[in-house]
Amino acid sequence: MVRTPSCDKSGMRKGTWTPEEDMKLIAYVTRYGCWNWRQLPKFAGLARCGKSCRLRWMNYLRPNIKRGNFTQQEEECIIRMHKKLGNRWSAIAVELPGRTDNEIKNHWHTALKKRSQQNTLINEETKAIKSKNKESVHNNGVFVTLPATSQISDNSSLSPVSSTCSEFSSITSDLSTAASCMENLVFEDDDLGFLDLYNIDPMNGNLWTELNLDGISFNTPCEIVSGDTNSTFQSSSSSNSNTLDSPHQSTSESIVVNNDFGRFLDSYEEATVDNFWTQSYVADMSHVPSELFVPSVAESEYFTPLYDDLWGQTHLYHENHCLF
DNA sequence: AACCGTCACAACCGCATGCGA
DNA sequence: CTCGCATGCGGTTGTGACGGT
Repeated sequence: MVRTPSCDKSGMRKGTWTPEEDMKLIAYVTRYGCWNWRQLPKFAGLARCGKSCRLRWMNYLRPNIKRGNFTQQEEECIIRMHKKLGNRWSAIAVELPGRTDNEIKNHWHTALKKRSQQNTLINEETKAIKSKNKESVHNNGVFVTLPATSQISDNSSLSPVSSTCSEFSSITSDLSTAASCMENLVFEDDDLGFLDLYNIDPMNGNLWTELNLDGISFNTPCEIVSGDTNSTFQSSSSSNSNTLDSPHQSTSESIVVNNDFGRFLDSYEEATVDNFWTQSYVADMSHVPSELFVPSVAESEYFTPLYDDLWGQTHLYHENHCLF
């Protein structure tokens, strides 16, 4: 199911991500943010290209990613949106919080494409049958009004396709019903939703167990102080017994986050094995200009909340570098 | 047991787009 | 306006799992 790791000419790893690589990426991004994807792997200690890191984070490791089977409602939404938008997977993904465009795209090609085609065929047949019935009824001098959502209940003699597609009846009967149904759907989009993935699940395993967090080089912690709607997180070298210096330790790294972001990291903390978040991952940041790091409180005026992203949280940008 | 075809999906690749210099 | 860089997007590929023969 996954690719065998390999190396290309430049020494960059390709293929399947290992748990250790995942751990490094998670640890780095959750602490330092994605300030520059191209430079990130170098400082995170990853022998990957930035593009690969970004893809891995966006499609797999990012919080709030919803894993597992698509629900019928999600599938109906995808079909409906694809009919409306075409192959604009990222636009479709907006309608399905927690699902990535890649995941939707894959699911479309493996499962929904056929259904949609069959669905189209059924609709065409239904229309043809309706018009045929109307014509027939009209010829006999009797008028029957078919409800808008009427289905052909017994079409076994009409089409080998439709006769085997009872599972799509909710789709074929009335797409607008499905549409309104989706509009009323309430997706869990709070910042703790991703814990469904990360928490221990005997059936699906535990990411944090799989990540093999043992043996990580740790450094000073990234301490999070949560407020009501503001969270301050800062390097707290003085509050910990660790003696190694953080790359950011020399400056007071604290920023005020104008959202609930702290809760997100709290959630990670709850989900980790011992000492993961109380002992931060050491990445080589010696070549990163200090202005790209999480700034001090004094620098916080440089930050401008730009937009709310899929997490429903305001991210902070320092110049054009996304810190979170 | 071995082979083969199909499926699912993570990951790669190339192009498009946005933005700053 | 042009160029270069970073990122986003969609198409495609590669690989393991799995079921059938």
